[in-house]
Amino acid sequence: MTLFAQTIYNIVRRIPKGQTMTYKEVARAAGRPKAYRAVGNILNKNYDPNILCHRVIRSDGSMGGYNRGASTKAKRLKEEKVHNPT
DNA sequence: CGTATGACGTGCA
DNA sequence: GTGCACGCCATAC
Repeated sequence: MTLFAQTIYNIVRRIPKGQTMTYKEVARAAGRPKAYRAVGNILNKNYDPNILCHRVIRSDGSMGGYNRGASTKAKRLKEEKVHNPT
């Protein structure tokens, strides 16, 4: 566990329900606005269900991937926020 | 220390 | 609008 990862998890857990953050936003909040690659990398390696990693999506509005499966992420987003993904 | 990988982002065809 | 290629940062080997 590195400081970077801890920061990422900390920020992601702070994401309120009904809201989503892009990897870029999280990376920026972590202090590395250009480290969105690493952000995704860390979240990918992270399998802690306590982390609201499903609230983190891509800048395009795509959900990207998910450690439990993109389907789960999509469903969770639908129940939490995304009722109608444009 | 150097190389390879990845839940990404942006640019071009 | 979709698909391909390049660049970015951090982690793992």
